[in-house]
Amino acid sequence: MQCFQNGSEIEITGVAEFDLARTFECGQCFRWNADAGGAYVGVAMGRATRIRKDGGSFYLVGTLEDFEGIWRSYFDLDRDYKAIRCALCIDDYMMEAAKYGAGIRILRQDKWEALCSFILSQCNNIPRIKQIIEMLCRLYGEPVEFEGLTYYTFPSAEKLASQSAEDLMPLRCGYRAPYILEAARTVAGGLLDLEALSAGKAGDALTALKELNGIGDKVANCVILFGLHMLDTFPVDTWIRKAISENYGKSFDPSVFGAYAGLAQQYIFHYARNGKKAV
DNA sequence: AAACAGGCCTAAA
DNA sequence: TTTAGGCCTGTT
Repeated sequence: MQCFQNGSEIEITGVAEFDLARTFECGQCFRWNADAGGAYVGVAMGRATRIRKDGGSFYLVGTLEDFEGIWRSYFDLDRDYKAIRCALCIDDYMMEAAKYGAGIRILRQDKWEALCSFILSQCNNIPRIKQIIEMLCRLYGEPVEFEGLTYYTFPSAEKLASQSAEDLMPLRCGYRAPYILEAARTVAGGLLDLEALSAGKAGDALTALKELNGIGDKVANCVILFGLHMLDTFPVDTWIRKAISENYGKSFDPSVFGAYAGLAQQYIFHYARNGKKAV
């Protein structure tokens, strides 16, 4: 991979296995949106940016400093996804799913944002999750100007912790409101240290996260995979449960996918939702 | 109109 | 240890 300033953009060359649409729309993140030209505009890590692909290069709006300090890690650009994808093709079904999802990368998202977002995701569809999160950011995030428009960062746990249940009414997020308030107050108060969890074991993180009201196995594992970036974690939701039972039966152990079970999960999820049905 | 959405919690077998 | 119902809200 090589990168260099090219006008207002950073041009990135030599990156394989990076499909913008699949990566942003496979359900792991909620704040990236396609424009008419196929570029994606998003807000993450306190920054707004645009990324597009043209020819063999990617072009990201921003400084070289931000690219090296934030985006290179955020897009997980130093990992060999092609090799991982090939290793995950352990049978016919996985060959189909991985082929269909080739180019998905697991983003290294902000931990608190992942925690809050996946609490809001429960029993909700993606358009509404995105709508709720945008409202949350507009109300309590910090404004950032980008290309003449105002965007809003994801609010800090501290900022959210100082709100009341009534303050969250405009979100229309229903019974999830007290869940995100409790999470915000626990994180802001230092009782849940997401940085420390990311340095420990996934099992310990699971236990700690599930102590919060409104967080069960599914949400906790999504936080561990997408927020703590522990790529061997395999969240099981209704889509995954259905796909697994149809293709592998009841006694299935995701550890067969090894250290990158989380990427296998994304391939299966994306394929089950958008691709064909079971073989 | 009733059922369902990328769950979770509680109560009851 | 497993199962059923309820939960906010919005869409089909």
